[in-house]
Amino acid sequence: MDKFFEATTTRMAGDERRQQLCKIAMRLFSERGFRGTTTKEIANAAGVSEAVIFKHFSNKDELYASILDNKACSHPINDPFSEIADKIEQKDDYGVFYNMALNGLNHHKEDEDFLRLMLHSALEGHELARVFFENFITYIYDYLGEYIRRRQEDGAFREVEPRVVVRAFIGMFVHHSLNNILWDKEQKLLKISNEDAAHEFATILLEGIKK
Amino acid sequence: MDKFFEATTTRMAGDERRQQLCKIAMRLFSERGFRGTTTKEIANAAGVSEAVIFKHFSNKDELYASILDNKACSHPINDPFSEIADKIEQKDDYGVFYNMALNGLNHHKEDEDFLRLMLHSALEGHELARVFFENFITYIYDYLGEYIRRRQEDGAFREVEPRVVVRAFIGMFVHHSLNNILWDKEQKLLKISNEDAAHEFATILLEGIKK
DNA sequence: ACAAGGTTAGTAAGCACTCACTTATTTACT
DNA sequence: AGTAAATAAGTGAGTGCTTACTAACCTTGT
Repeated sequence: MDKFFEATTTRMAGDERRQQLCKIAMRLFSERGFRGTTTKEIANAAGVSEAVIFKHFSNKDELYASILDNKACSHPINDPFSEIADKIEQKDDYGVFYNMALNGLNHHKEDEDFLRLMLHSALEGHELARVFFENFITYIYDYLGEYIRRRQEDGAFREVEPRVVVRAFIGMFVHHSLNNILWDKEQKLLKISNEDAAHEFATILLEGIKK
Repeated sequence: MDKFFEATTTRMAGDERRQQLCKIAMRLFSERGFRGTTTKEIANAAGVSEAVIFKHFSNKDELYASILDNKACSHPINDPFSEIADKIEQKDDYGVFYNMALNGLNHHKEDEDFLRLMLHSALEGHELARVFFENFITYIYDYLGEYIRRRQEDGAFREVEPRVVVRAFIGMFVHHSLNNILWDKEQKLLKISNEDAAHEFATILLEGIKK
């Protein structure tokens, strides 16, 4: 399939090639890590010579860093709450937690490479993971934590530190995704649809914190 | 601190050196991954020349593999249920789940390197993670899943697929550990003792599945 | 004395990266 | 429209450095 490009179009527009290299690099980095992936492998997968990489990126680090930029354009890292704004407004607790889990699970499934890359990045202590964490995770804790606090005020939930609840809930579905991606790809331990998983996780959590 | 060995004891017994190299290799592999760690770095950290490594291990892969063997001897990967056998017998649900979470969290904290190594290994698709998964994780799902099923029969828990409950619960505390180790080392998002975390997680889960 | 523990000085292969060069596509001019 | 100059895309053959790993030799405790 990579040969397709090679055979039919020997030449590609600059931006197109740049994006292709980013995408391929993300996949390979996510599989073998930054240091475990060679520039030659990336070039081969793209069906070009190694030198092309260095025409587009001044070095391997820059290629790594530009994955996030490329990512931010092609699949914007969405605000996960914009999709459930109405549920939040209506204080539909089940709707909020169910959809949050389902969106997360679906997103992880579609974007397995990105999730793996973030893990590699976090383990290697690369900036990529730090940026993602500060822009995204912090926001989720603030926002969902605040929702839980308000519902406690309403008397709907019992008194627990909201952030512990957020941690517990995110833990359920993130860990479920990690299991499916890392350790149990064939889902021998537990085979369940994202919808069913989201339902069970949301139910356990809500029963667990209701007054 | 590594210089200590170098300065005071120029020579070490074979087994001692072997174990030292395993320990250092585990730490470095856990920080930078297998391919990201050089044999020279390991040798330097141990205060010996690189050649010593190859006196003890025929190659880098064998050093990697022998970490698990070494691990199994020094800190046996305990049966996590032997410590809570009495709680299980007495059907002390809170005791079972609280202690399970607490043991897990404490273990992760003590053995951060090992956890990181398992993640690296899983991401790189190395056998190390597969062996660990099949020996340990499968057992936990079987055992804890069976406990939940029995308590459902007793009428103590509502009817949910037991393995989903195991997934949700393990998710809470494993994800909490991963947060503390990978993304939020300074615990800016959530600072909580292992005891308090175990208590909250166990409570949320039990309230979430009780009849 | 001598074996176990350690070293020094390599080797071949692999790495990120460069350079001089060729080939394809636009652009500009008649 | 036809063509030549300018520019953009891609290549092959390197560079110097690092890597895992080896072989021949030294050193120390008993």
